[in-house]
Amino acid sequence: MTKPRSRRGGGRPTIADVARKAGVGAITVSRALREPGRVSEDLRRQIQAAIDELGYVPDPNARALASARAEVFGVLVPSLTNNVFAEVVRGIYDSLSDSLFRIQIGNTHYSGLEEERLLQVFGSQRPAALIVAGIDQTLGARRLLENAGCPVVQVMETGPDPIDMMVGFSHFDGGKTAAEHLLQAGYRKIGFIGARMDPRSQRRLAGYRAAMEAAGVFDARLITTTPVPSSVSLGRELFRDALAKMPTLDGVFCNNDDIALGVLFECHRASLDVPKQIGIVGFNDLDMMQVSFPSITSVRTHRYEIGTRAVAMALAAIAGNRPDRRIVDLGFELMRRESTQR
Amino acid sequence: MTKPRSRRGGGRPTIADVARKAGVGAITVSRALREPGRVSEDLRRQIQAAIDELGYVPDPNARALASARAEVFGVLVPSLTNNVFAEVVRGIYDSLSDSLFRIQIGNTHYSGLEEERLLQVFGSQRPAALIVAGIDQTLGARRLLENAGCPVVQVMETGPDPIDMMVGFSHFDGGKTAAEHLLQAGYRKIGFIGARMDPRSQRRLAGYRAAMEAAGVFDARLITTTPVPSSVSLGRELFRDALAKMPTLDGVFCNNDDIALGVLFECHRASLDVPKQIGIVGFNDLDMMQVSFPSITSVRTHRYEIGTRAVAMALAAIAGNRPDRRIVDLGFELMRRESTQR
DNA sequence: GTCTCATATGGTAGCGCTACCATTTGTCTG
DNA sequence: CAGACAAATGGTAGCGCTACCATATGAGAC
Repeated sequence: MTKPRSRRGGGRPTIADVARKAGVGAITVSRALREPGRVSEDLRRQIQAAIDELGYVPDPNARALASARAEVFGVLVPSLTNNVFAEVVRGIYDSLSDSLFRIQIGNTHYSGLEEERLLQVFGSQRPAALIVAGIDQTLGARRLLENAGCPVVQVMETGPDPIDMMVGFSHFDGGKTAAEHLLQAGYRKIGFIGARMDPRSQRRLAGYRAAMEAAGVFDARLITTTPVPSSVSLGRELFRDALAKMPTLDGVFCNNDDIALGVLFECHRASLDVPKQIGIVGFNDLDMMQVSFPSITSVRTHRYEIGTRAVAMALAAIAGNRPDRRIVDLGFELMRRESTQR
Repeated sequence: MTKPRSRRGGGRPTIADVARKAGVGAITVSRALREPGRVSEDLRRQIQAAIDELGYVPDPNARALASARAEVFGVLVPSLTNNVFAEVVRGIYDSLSDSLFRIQIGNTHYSGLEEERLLQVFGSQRPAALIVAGIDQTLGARRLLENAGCPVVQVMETGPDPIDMMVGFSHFDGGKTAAEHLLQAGYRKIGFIGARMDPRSQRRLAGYRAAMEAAGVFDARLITTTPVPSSVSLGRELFRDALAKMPTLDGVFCNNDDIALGVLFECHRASLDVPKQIGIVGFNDLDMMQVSFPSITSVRTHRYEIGTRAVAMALAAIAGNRPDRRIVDLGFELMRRESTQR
């Protein structure tokens, strides 16, 4: 003789069931769950017993509706398969796994319009915080973020004008450092090879250019780029193009490590000695860079940490104590390896 | 003189505002949004105009609460950075990007307990569908999935006893095919190198073993595995271990492509000729396999398609027409390349 | 012309939870 | 010992939406 359940809910226990069983008011159960400090030890125990017995799990939808705030972190990244963003997202997940917060990821496909659309969708949920990749939001996206009514963290890059908070590093400096390293190692005809060429890649290119110009060796024909998404095989092709255009090339700074690996393989295939004939520098320092033969010099970035720091800053802001440093520059590290050891 | 807004909601327009402006009942607006066919052309236009003017966006939380069903796909994968799962997830996102459904990803970290916990959390939202990686759920997880009250798709693998629906392929057959290929190519002392050794890797190993035993060349010392997470550098180390244990090794079937790449690099470093002295086969066929020097034979799997098919099946089930084939085997394809061309 | 019946629309009553505002009790002050 | 005040608990009224049922309207059957 089970008591008839209301037509909807599907028979799961509600906060009222718990309250009845524990002999308290519903609001006290709610408080025991959210602010245990404000409920006496005794009641807390009783309530917990009732919860365990009934197998009660709070309904996040009802909670969000009543409190006008969902326990959701919205995360917007341009790609799900690019290891770089996957690492950031992993950092976010790991930092949030013990908390009540859920995570909702949006894939912008490197499109500002898509980012705006997703922001609209995410905003309708009243998320607890938003984490977005990059600093080149469209005006519309920027406005949506400013009016989101929750902490916002821009990640991957630092820049002069944060919407709210920022965690990242300077891609310009990264590119500059890479090019300077090649110059110091004695390379002169140093090419830039870049795929996708999203804003961050553009700034790496700008850094490369600044270093090359400072050394008086810049030449526009050294640059080979494409908007096509990056891949190892594309790296190989672009390097062949670059060589065809400029046969005296003696080094390359690659947009990222996939491209660098493609270049390395093509060097093997064409019997070009690395690092003697060609120096190679990658970007991001994926695990494989240190294992390849020869190992590849790369600019190490702190992707996982970007994710964890972004969450830490957002959580602090939610808790009411906004960090005094709104922009966190995590820097990068040039990993010198065999591929530039002439 | 704006009319005072209720203390909560934050001033965003609600369905009631739209209804008032359009001069219809709230329920008609609701219907116009969800079942446009049931509302006359005229009203639909009026309502759309009101929506546009007010900038109304439905509140998914309220919707979920009222309908006891959230427009959310729950997705559980063991890793976010492993390219294999990232591809599946990308397929899921792309298939769902035009729909109203949101996606919530959970990272189980290859732990059954964590999977159960996440299932509990996800279930509390009453998701529209659940997609989970693998077929080795714990008993508790299985029960949760059976009682989720929504379509469930197990992905990555096929097996005899689906909870609901399944999309994947046979890892046993994949491993067997790889080993048979090496045998046919003339290799005899064929090692198995595996990292992480999750259930799918175990089954690839079993397939390898079956092929080796059938050929009468199986030897337990040919197997080198570790529970440590996979990486290119780990591939290199494991290969050195394998060689130390069995110096006459003339081929390796690797758990996955990262390991295979590590093996290749170690061969370069140790001046072992691939494919003459060592044959290499990978698994998954990442882009880089076809570009490496020499290019690496690998078992191509259809990861992106697994994601899209899983969504298609779930959507069909939600719409009421469950596919008659509950188990979809997408197979795999052996990509023969230079690394096994003796 | 009456009687069905499908179509189009609306009203009411929640969904499960929490914000807001009591109310009660106990503790401390002077 | 009265008065003030903090701590602990509860009642009520929604949050924004949709399920359910009712009603109105017009088309078609005979």
